[in-house]
Amino acid sequence: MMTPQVITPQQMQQILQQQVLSPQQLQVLLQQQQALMLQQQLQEFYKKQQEQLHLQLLQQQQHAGSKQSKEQVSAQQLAFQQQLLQVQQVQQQHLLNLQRQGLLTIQPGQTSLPLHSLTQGMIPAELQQLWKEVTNAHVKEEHINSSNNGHRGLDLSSPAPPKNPLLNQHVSTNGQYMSHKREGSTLDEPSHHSHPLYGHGVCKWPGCEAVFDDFHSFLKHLNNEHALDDRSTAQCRVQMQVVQQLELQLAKDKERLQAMMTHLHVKSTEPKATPQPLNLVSNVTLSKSAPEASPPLSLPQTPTTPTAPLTPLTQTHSVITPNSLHNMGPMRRRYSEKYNMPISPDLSQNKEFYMNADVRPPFTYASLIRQAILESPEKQLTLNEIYNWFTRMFAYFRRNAATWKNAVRHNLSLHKCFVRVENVKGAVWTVDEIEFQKRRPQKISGSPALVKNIQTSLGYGPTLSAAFQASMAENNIPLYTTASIGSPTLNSLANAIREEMNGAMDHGNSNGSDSSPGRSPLPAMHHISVKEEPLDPEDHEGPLSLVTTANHSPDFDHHRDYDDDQGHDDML
DNA sequence: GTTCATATAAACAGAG
DNA sequence: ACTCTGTTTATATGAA
Repeated sequence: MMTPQVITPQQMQQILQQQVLSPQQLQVLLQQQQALMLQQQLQEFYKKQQEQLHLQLLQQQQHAGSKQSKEQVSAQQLAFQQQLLQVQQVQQQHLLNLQRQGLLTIQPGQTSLPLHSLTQGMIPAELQQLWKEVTNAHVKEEHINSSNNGHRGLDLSSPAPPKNPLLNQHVSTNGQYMSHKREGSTLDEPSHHSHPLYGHGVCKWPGCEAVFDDFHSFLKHLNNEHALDDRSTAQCRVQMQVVQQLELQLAKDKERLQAMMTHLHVKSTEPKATPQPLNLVSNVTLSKSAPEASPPLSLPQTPTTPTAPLTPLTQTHSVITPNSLHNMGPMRRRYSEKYNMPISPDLSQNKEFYMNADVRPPFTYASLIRQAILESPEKQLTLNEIYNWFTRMFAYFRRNAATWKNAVRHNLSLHKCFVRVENVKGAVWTVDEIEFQKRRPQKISGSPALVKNIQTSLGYGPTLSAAFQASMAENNIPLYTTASIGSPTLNSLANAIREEMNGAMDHGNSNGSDSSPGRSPLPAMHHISVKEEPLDPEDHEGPLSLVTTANHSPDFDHHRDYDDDQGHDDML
């Protein structure tokens, strides 16, 4: 099969200027070129992506048999497919828009093309050849009624079947190739009643849209209305620009995708400097260690993206680069109580992440304190032990000690759910589960609006998003990767979707974790929280793990804890 | 606009 | 005198 060739803009110019082709030919050529380029680019693009994906897949599979990595791969695949789709959509839209625009804005007189210079040029052999190649490519083309060159053979070849469904879709939506076959045609030549500029009984000339009952009327119309004149030529030029624009756009998107892939690849192969938060309830990766997983606790649930609490769409920062924005004060952050969900699954799954990443956990102080206490063997901790738990479990709390410690004390005193008990060796704090449960009437469910917004902003349609969600759900893909994946858009989308999913399952799994063992088994109703805030003000993700990593041993010494914490209580 | 829950800051007091 | 612990008040913010 012949490979379609795309002629360069220069060639096109030449053709135009030399007037080597009839107007009809030009028109057809243009359309074909446009479609060809798109298709070629897409094919190429798709192929490349596929190859790279495959490569990545292989590499990752080698590295990790872990479920996590597989999920990552799936997520990446999805992301890339999204990207592909997006590119295609952009192309389509762009094309349409520009066509319209070009038609409307470009007046014959405005064109800079030296029309007058178009003399009846001779037909250079190469051009003829070129023309032949181009037309042969795929387009099933009708004999162009042009009398000039009896190129009847143009349409001989049948369109090369697009290998990629996506491409197919694209092409068909463009309406360039798939012109509906009119019933009337008895000839086996597909070319007979199809024309790149004719589809659905409508003239596809940019901005025309004239309707015809039969193909011949259309041809007549084409010859009359879209003959070679200033206007048509200008439109041709516009079309060329359209194509160029699309190329540009494609190049940009390619670049972006490339960057994404590069980024991901690097991360994926890296050891795991910064564990990413997982939060699908299903996979309990970190639960290995005994203690923390033990008591099914409930903390305010998080949206799932522990790392980067969802941010209001408008300012989605990937968790990683937040600081710059608000560097001022201490952490004036506050996660609203929406995180009223069992955090323990989340926490246990993302334990490592929180231990190493300087990210504020999306839980309230009260929830964290409760978690700390319930994790202890005796369900009671001294203030200092609570402090230690904070510093041990969260890199975030290795800074600004005065601030958060004050908050902890404040919370202990303020909430009735925390009960101080005098002990032989001093006072310890315990949790009154009943009280704790009492104080959480708030509930929030996923925010469809959020998702919607995101989709809109991304230009994804509902369908796509639905599909995306479906696949995510199906694959149980953790997209939160905020920390590692670069694309904010994807992240936000993913986050939103995840949130939504959480919302859906919300009550379903809500407790599981909460009925805390020791105390009062209350039916805990947790709620889903929705978004979170960016990071902290002063966080520089720089120093991820100061001390902690050292004691990552699965079994924590619950009492022993860290005394050294003071060490890191840094400045302030 | 009000209420509620939370975060943060800070003053204060008692104990060691 | 100092630090830790604990309580309380005030203010800000966000969500319901």
